[in-house]
Amino acid sequence: MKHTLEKEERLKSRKLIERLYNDGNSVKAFPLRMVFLQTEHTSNFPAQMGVSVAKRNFKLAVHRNRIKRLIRECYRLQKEIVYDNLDKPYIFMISYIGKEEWKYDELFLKMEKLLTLFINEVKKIQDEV
RNA sequence: AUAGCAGACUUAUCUUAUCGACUUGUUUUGCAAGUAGGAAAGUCCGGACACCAAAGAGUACGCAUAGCGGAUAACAUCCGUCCAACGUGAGUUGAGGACCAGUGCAACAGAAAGAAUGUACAGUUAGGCUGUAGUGAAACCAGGUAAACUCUAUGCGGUGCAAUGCCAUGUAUAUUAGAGCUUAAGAGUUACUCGCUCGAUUCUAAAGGGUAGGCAGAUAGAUUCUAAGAGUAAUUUUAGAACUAGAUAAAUGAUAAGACUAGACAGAAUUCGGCUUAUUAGUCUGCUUUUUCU
Repeated sequence: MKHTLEKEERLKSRKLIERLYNDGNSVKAFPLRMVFLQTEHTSNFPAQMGVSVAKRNFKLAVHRNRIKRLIRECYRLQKEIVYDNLDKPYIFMISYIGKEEWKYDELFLKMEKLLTLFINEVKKIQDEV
């Protein structure tokens, strides 16, 4: 699998984002938090993702940009965890809830944990249904 | 040489490898090219541009600016110059229009700083008036103060690209236009005057509203550099040359290794000229003080 992250794979629609925050469930692996929702979206990929960093925790735009780039990079290199295990289309948003910047290696491991948690959660919900 | 003053300029880590993002071009899932700032920041001034008769006209109020002259699209910016204060000096700073329009205010001293008339002495006919002394920067037809009200001169409508225009999708009446009927007093804006706008119901016609879906606006411009001319200068005229970040839940990156003087402040969002603030490493020019030598 190619580790790309194109426009189609990113969450763009304001309407979908609004629905996501209203109806979505969430999983946590500090300093990351994911809100997800099973729904149709605008592309053929298994999932669309977005990234957010609160202005409250990082006042400077430079720091927010840096963290968003790190998160995107971690997701890009591990997205097969998600893509290989989903039957239905999902959208999700990954937020950074820490107050300080983490190193890349540590963040990479946390991302792996977060994505695994997400997959387990999805399977659990499907089993219940 | 030392201490200092003023001004100008450069830089804003680099190289290689792997994996990616956005735009454009090829053309096909590849390839090529380009891809943050000097402050992109604060949003403090001034414009361009767009829309809004609830936008206009006059008065009042309010706000801003304030020696003089000039530059500019414009400015609270910039240049020149006078004056004042500070500094040995180079220079720095300036809330530097007007108290013969009115009102107010004034430490200490002093009887009193203006609805006052004291004390002592002298002059004069008593009352009273006049003069002198004493305090103070200033003692009555006087002066100071406008970072006091005020006056003068000049300028000022509002909202900001989520402006605005077009297309698509699409549901139901909250929209618009015209006509008929009833009412003509009232309401709205900016304090007032003028102006302007506004009702309920019926019928007819049209396509609005919402969804922030797409395209345009939106990246070449009061641009930068060089030369010559004008000007003390800011700046300007002419000629030549150069320059494409353009995203929109928002690209311009991540990791590894190496190098050096060991990398600061910090991320475009319609756009331009300034100001202010943050900050890395350095270079150059002019000048001043003190000391030494010729």
